Amino acid sequence: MSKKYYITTPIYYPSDKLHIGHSYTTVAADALARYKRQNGYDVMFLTGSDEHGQKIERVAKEAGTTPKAYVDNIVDGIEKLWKLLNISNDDFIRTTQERHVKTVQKIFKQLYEQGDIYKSEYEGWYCTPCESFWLERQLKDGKCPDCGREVELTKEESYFFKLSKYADRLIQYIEEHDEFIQPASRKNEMLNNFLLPGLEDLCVSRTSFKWGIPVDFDDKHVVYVWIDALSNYITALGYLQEDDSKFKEFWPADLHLVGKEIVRFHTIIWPIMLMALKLPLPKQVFGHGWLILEGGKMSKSKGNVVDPVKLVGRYGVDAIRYFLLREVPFGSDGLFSNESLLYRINSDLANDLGNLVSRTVAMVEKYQGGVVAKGGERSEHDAEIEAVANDLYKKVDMHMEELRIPEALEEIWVLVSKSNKYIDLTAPWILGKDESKKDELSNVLYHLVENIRIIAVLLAAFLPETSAKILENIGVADLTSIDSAKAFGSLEKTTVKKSDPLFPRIDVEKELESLADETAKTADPEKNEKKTESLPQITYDDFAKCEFRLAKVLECEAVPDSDKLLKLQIKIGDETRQIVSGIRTWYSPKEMVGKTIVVVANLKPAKIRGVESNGMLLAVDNGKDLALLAPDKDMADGLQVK
RNA sequence: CGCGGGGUAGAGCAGUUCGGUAGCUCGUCGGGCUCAUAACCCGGAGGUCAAGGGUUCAAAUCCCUUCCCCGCAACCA
Repeated sequence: MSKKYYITTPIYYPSDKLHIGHSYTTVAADALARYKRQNGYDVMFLTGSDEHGQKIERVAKEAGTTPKAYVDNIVDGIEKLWKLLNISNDDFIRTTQERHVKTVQKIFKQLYEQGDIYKSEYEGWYCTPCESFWLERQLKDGKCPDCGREVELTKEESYFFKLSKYADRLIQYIEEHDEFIQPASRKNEMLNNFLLPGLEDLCVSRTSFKWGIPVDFDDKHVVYVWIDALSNYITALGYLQEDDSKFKEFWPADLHLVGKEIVRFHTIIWPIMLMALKLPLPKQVFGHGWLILEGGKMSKSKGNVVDPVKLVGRYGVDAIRYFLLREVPFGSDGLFSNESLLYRINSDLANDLGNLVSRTVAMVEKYQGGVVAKGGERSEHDAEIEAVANDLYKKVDMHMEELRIPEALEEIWVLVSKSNKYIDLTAPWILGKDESKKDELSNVLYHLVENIRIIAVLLAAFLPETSAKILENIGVADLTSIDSAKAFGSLEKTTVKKSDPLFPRIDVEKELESLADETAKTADPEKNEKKTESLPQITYDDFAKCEFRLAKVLECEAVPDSDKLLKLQIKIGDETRQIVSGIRTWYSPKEMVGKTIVVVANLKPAKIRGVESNGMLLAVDNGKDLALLAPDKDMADGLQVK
């Protein structure tokens, strides 16, 4: 009986095209899945799409189509993207598929019948234009957090899930199973923030929109999207379906790989659902970090979303896979910038790995007619490099067991690096000139080719395409078992064959320029269209009602409990006053001090986040960045702008 | 005092559990080599370890205080 391994990614929400962050999660899961397969596991690797919910209903409407047609289109793009990225998923579940819908209905009904779901009233604040319910604490200044408009207190009949009933059991489980929530810091976060303060029962049905799975015994209601979405991990296996052999084989999951922002759902709601269903809990939920873009988190509103399709088109799948796998450290965030991507490709892939293969193959062809075989006269440098090669698998495996993918790659690169150094130490080009050193040369080249083979075999999980190409280059496309890579010396004899460079070097400067051009091209038209919507004409009198004045920033600090707000003390001539402005994303309190800015001085005072603001500063933003307005020569504060 | 993470060379990070010569990658400067994709190899420069105080023979590491940045707060991978 072979060992089994069930790994999942989150199912993605197809309200828009996927970006590089989704690719990161999926590529990481793919590397783990491939690695387990390579090591003899019977692997089930699941990904999919989470297609219900109000937001989809809304964007589909805006796009003038039905929700199903809308998601079909996006999901098609997702599946293409996974193909492009060489994702080896065994199944792709869509929450609109019958197998899922039917099973979720059964799950919901079962929980209802056993009393874990009950009907009650959901009291909340309703925002009519958004058609959304909000809880008291979700409101921003008593208004809708989405649109900022007034909300009204409403009651809605709803179903609730008794999270509270299982909370103690869950806390105990988490405390007894250290490995359940990884990395450990997230475990503390969950316990301290959510579990220990006490769980409220969860509202698990909605009547305010239709695009969801209907509660089959009460079809006014649709099932709450997280109940719907989380179930995918078992509905895809055939749970409560005719053929549940996969469920029997693979459940419980070995690993749910998720982004850190949804750890909560996977370590609180999901385990409690499973407890209620009397099913075993997944062995581990791993909350990985994010790819942080230069200038902050990636988001559509900032317009800094990175399109993986474009990147793959430009640099190839494995370059992108490598970057993603290598750049985000275990459990914390990684940085993405075009520059760091290009440097990584050049230094690790082109210079170190690609060039190692290239120079080795070239030498074998040049000095030995392309043939290399075991034996020959040992060199004084052999022992050291053989030791590195012999230990490599063990080290890689140790890191992979702990899901430390970047470290596993780093370990492989130690052998790449040592091999490059070995060439320098043994100087084959000198041996090549001396007929009497033939055996020595043959030994050196054998060591190189065998190292490269081990590297390629171990890279198969991470860079499948490159791994295959390298093995082809060194003529050992058949000697690829993981066992053969566990120790130096499996290779007996082979004939190499040079190919084009694996990773051509990139001219970073040129490339950055051309990337910048392209972003400008794609970003601009959209932005301009929106911004040029004009307001109705006004008279000079209208304009004269506004009092714009220059002001100097004396002091500045962040407003507590807010993300974006700064509190500024400004001087307008003789007067000092306080204003609040939402520019913290772009300007730190420190750098604001001393600046001259333009403010609307006669704006009616307002309280923002409870802090009084007597005026408004002028700034311009393009969706990505924001710039303050200021006079282009030195001018005294207090002067009127007209 | 909401919770959590963080501040170490120009950049990105490790080291903090358990105190003992401050390290890695990239960049930069110099040298070597010519098999190789201007690649590879060696060496150098570059640090008040956020700030202040304390404990100690000894603190990046332990304790206290302060400052700053980032994330989360129940539909963002």
